[in-house]
Amino acid sequence: MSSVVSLAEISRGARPASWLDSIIKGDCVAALEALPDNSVDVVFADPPYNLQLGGALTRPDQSLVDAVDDEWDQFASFEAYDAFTRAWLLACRRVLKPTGTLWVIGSYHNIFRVGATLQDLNFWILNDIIWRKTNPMPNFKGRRFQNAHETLIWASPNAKGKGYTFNYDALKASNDDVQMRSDWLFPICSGGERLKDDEGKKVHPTQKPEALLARILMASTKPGDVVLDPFFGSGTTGAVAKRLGRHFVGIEREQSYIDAAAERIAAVEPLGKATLSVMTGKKAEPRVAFNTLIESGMIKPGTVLTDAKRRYSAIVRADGTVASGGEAGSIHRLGARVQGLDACNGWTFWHYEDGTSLRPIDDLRAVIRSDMAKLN
Amino acid sequence: MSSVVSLAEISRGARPASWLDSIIKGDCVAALEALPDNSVDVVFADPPYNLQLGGALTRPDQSLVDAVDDEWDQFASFEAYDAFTRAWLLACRRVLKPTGTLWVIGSYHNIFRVGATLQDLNFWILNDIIWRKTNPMPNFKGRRFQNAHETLIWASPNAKGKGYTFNYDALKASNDDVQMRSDWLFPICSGGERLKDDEGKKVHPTQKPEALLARILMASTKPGDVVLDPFFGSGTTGAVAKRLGRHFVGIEREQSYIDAAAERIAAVEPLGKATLSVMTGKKAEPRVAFNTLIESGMIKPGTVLTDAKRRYSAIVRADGTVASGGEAGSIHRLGARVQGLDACNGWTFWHYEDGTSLRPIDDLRAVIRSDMAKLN
DNA sequence: TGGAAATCTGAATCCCTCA
DNA sequence: CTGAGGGATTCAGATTTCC
Repeated sequence: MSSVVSLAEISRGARPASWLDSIIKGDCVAALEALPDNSVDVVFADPPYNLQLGGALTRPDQSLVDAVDDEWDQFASFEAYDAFTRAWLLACRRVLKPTGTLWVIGSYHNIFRVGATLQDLNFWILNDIIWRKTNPMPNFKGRRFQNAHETLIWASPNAKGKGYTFNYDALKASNDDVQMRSDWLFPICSGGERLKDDEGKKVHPTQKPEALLARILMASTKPGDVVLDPFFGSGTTGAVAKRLGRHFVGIEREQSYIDAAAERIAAVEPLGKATLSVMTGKKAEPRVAFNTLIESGMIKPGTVLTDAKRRYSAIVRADGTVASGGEAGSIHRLGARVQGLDACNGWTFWHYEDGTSLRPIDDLRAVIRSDMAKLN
Repeated sequence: MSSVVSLAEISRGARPASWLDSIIKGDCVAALEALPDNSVDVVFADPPYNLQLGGALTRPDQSLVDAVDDEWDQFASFEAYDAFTRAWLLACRRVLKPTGTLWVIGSYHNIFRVGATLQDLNFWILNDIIWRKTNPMPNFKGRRFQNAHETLIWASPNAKGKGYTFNYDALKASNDDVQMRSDWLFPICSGGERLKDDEGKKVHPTQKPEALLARILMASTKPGDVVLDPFFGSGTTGAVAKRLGRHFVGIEREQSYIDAAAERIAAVEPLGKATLSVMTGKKAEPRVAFNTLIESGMIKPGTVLTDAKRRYSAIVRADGTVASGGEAGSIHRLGARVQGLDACNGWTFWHYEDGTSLRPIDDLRAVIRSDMAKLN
């Protein structure tokens, strides 16, 4: 499934097969230039936080350093790091679909700069997520708190941040039916999962655990989506994407990492289709108009609906609206109106008499939906 | 113990008694100008978060969320916020002893900008600390992860970050003899601790829990140290400092906050040494999600679960839900569904094949729990 | 009066489709 | 592009109300 291609083999607009599920060797920003606009659903980035980067150093803002000019070098390297961050973030945004999202992971050494740059570039932060490590390295000198977490930022590439994929219902169902929080607990990558070379030395210094990537991809992608990792490293993103039925694109400069990642990904067995389907909630169900209940004869015009406590009532009219005390409108509008609220879900608010009991009209919608499902 | 002084009463070099253990009314930067150089051991700052909220937010029951829309949280732009941040940080650094440290708390709305500014100004970050909330506000619309934490940055005012106070051994001893991690678990401030006015309305929209301040001061100050809070608000810093035998200086613009804080602090009884471990108590048994079993590799997607008598079966999906005969959901919902019941404990209902025997998945949860017990 | 049930609330950048 | 409208969406804990 995975292959390594050089930059020369890729030109903008090439058919997807040439770069999908492959590792592109080269510098991150340059390699991204070769990918088409709006071609990626999610970016996961684990950028370096080494501040000794190459490239031009821009002049620092004197107002910021003021009394402290013996730290020039360090300040200058922050500037360089920021320029580097801007460059790869902008390159990622071009290839990212407007409805896509971007993840970045970092530690306190770099994540504040990355987050501020994201905001400067008009990305819209959706969450910051804390990866709590079950087994972090201790602080040996006893001069600080044990650094037991890393921070991820999840952001939309545009200011409003609408329309992105978030598998809320599946996450909630997998989490004992309570919504997933912003603090996640995982072990660091070690043991059999950690890639080692022939001499038993670790292949990559900061290999991320597959469980972390799995939650990220399960949360923010659908099967068949394209996931880009501009700092591919040992290929955790690719391995998890392949296993979960997502496409990947990796960018990496170091040949040794590419070799290890390609071998690793080749050994991954994708999960079957049945295991990959994502649980969805009511939002994904087909829309049923209230009128359908009337047309199907389930509710007859003239029927009186009430709320669960019979405080309010309304009469069903032949045109699919309901009326109460001179007011008329949709089940939602009238439900809101009688309660003096801005909004109301008429399906769960209004009830009908079913022999002895009072039942929400939503039960009737469920019957319609179940009938519709049999037709497919 | 506490008193309110105006700016005019304070001149640089005044003897400590004039401003120690008092609340200075005024703008934070201007007020700081009046304090002597190198006079403060620790700064705790809870600056405006610049939330940038949109329209009104309602809960599913249509009730209105009481948003933080105060005038003091509004900034025209990120640039304006950054300039504000630089100004108060520089003012704090002047009054801070070189061996002192500074704490800032924030959320993803502002903390990245604050962190980057700290670095730009040559502060040295010692740790970032995560305050995990036991009872955060949910995400009502199901469009994001529940925002369940806030971030603190702990920094030294100079590049090397040497000589600061860190009560490592005391923290370790209070933490079951393991070193204190960078993720802390506390409830939000509510109940009797939350200051209310005569009408029962909260005095301040973002009052911080005393337990949080207690850990901060126990970690980074010694008895008799001076703690400065440039955004004093309802005076949590002052109350905790007084209780723990530290001096405080608060700066606050709003008279209503000053009045409430002064009254609050006056009522505080300084503690003897013994009582503090109460504040750092641990929480009960942690919740374990079914997803954790998948993410940890104990249960693989595609695994078939059955009930104890093998009458029902379900397949585990990669999203952490289980599916059976076209139905899918959490282990609890599907367990209820297949039995035709309203509710079901999926942990004890569903079983997996363990070699020759059938064992409840609850056994696996027990293993996870014993691993997690070390973490709180 | 006691226990159960209902209500209230917290630093929140909180919808999506179609005309 | 905007505007209208359907209709989906919450966790823990304290407090108040009800029976």
